[in-house]
Amino acid sequence: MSSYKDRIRSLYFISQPTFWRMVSSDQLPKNYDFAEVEERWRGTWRDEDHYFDSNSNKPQFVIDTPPPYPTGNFHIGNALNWCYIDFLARYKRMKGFNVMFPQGWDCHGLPTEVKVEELNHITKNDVSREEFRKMCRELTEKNIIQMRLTLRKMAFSIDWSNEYITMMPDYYSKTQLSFLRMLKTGYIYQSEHPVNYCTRCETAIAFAEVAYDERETQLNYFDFHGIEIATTRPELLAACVAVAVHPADERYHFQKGSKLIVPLFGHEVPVVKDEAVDPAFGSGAVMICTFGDKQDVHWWKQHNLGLRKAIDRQGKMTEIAGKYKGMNTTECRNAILADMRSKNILKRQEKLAQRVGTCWRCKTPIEILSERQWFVKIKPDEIQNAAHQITWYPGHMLLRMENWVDQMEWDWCISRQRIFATPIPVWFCKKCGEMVTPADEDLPVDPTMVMPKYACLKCRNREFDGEVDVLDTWMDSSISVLNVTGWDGSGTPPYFPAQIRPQGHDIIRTWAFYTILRSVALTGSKPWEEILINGMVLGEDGFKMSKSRGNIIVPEEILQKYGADALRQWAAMGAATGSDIMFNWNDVIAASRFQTKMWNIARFVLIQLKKEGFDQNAPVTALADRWLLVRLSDTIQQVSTAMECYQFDTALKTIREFAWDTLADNYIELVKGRLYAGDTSRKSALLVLHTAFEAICKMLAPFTPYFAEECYSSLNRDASVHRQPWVSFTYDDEAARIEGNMLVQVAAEIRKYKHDTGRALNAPLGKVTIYTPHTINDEGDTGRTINADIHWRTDTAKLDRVISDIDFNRAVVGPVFRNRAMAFMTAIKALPPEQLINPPETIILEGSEVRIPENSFTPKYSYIEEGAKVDVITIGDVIVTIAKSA
RNA sequence: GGGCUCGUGGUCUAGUCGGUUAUGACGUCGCCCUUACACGGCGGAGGUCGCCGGUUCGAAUCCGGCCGGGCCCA
Repeated sequence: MSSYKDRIRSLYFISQPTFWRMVSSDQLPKNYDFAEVEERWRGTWRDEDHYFDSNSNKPQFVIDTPPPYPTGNFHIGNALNWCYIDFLARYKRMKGFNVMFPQGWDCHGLPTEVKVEELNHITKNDVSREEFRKMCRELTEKNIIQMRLTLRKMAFSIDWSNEYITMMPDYYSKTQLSFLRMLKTGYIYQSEHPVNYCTRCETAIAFAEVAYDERETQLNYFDFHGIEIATTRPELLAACVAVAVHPADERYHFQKGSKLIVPLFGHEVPVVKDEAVDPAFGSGAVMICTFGDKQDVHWWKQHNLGLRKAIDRQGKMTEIAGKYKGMNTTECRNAILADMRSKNILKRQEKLAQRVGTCWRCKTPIEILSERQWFVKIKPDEIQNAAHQITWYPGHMLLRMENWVDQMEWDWCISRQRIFATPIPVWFCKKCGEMVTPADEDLPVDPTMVMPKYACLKCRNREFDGEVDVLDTWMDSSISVLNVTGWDGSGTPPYFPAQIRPQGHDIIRTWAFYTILRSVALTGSKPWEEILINGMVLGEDGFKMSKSRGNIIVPEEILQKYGADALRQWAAMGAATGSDIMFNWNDVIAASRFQTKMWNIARFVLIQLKKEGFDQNAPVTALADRWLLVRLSDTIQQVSTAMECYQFDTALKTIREFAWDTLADNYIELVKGRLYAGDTSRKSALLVLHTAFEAICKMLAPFTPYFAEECYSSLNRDASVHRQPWVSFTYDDEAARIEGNMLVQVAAEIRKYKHDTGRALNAPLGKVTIYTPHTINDEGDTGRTINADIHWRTDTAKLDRVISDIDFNRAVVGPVFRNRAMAFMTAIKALPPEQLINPPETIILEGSEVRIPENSFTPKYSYIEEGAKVDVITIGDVIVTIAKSA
């Protein structure tokens, strides 16, 4: 079933290569080969062009970029984030800023430790701390190398001279220095305090690392010395330190100082009254244990209760659990329930849906243990204050920060009982316990490997225990901004604060929060002037990408199929800045089609320019030419405005519309006849084509760096678009805007007329007369584009016209007449035709005389043909008559 | 339970400090290979802008309530 179309197409493709070689040696290739182009430019561009210049007197634009975790795979969420960063870095460079786009790597942490254990079939305790660290470092280095390749393919204009790696000595010595500074100023302290603890990872974790999981559990009712208690955690009975009831609960009449005996264990605990007890839950009496949950900690503090540690760091029952000692919590729970049953004190059990805090990494339910840990003081007012001095994009993301800060209850626990992390740089005197810290110039130190250079200041002893705890990785990454702005521990760094922080909304409560906290603590100032939040990337099915759903898309796959520029366009256009964005192959395909279209525009422009170069000073005379310059000027304004407030979707959309609709479909269609014909005004069109095309290249440069470079270099052989200033072209010609719009509309209406009357678009049309209010000089464009014999006239068409309807300008009528607007419109409609054409000054409305506001309505005409000899099209006040062919 | 956010043709999406005919893409249907492009051009069909109520001359847009999704937190 080979149709005519198919046959033509196959012929076309067979003949194409030969045809090509013959005529096109100095022309652009017919197809845009993204793979070839992207690889070629990648090999040509130099890293030095993106270096931050510390000697420059341009205004600085320092970007506090997110250091990714070096997993080895740069995922699509990273890609979105980095695209935003690169759009603004490239834009700001073109705008004349001295831009710093550093690349960091946030190396430390549990995932790498776990991976190393897995790969080497060991556990961290099988080798020395130093050996284990080395294995982690080597794996991380390998992963970084891998990820750098993807970053380069995506054409991110990274300043590689400002790369930082948090596990390297020059970085983590800064982390240690920042620790010592905050220790000195009292922001950091050591204390025994309840902390979230993962017994599988054997480390304390911060609230930000606690995830919540929906689980089903048993609510157990048992007899507690005569009163009924409901608990989900009977294994904590040994840790029971009080029983609490609501003060207004009629069921319980305890005197002040009443005590109860804990079943099975026999220790005595007080009864306390507290408003926070929910009388409707369970039996209305609740046991307080150290610690079942956050509420227990609350009560424990408030009522000054004793401490009973029943669970140790490995999640095993301790000494005070008596015969249950050494069991894990589940074994203990079962054993205690069995014992309760046999003693007949277990009354009943109910199923209960519960949200349980888990370790974000391994999903093990967290325990709250009281431990000696290191903490950073959280001062909510300071943080709120700094957060409010930062401009948030989009604005509502500030609320997330406010809410998070408002509900902070505990200080930030920064110590971890792990290995691959920044060591806490302190020692303790073996004799008197005094804490000793290293001198600044001795950093970095690993206190488990080296000893202080001095004797204990207090007791002159020379033997010390090095701190074995290490720092939370957020302690590393929360000074990223201090690092890139040149902090050396002494006051405010030279480039501080940074201009912008780009990051995802998922880490507002961690990275953004901790960074603000640390900047305020160490410099007294906000860390950045602006923060730009990007959304999460969802799978094509609208769900979060996950292995189990099988909806993961990796950037490498897109790069390979459609190239970096198409992926970057998807990132810009997929959604408004800050919104979550669904991955969509269609958008990537549409992006690559846009490149094809632009490529063909480039070929057209080049072919025309090659015929006879263009004259930079040619007078722009023809209406279509002036019109395009007006539209270009508008486009540049709109795109620039969008870029200034990081609305990348609006910016790229505006560029695409201008290139595709305005330039290709309207303008080129109008002027190609003039270009082919070689009219005198050909030079005018060439100059306009050149101007518009060059401007599009520049505007596309931040979004599609490879493609823009390829196009631009076809115009200017030895120049890079990435070293050009941003477009600043303006052109003001109101008459050209209005008349040009009319011209385009007339051409469109005539095309539609041909379509409706069953003609081919290039079919000749005979005599067409266009009646306009003003004289139009279109240099013959309209006639050629629609293939007709066009006559422009300014006199009145000899047609019978009748008013068919009235267009009201509601923006005028509404405010003037308010609730009488409807009555006004009815009254106008009732006027006789001659008064609609020449309206009176006033009209009678509900008995009173009112002025008719200017521009409040326009009559709509329809025309009666003169002896059926012409077809008539009306466009506003323009009338087009088309002679009917015999 | 609280906070934030979203709900627009089959799908995704723009517009959201009120104003005439609601944007674009993909898909779909029809016509057309015209010296840049069929990876194209032109045209069409397809929407009670989640539901209900209110404010207003006028509501996708503002207000209230409800329903449903997502994120964050208890």
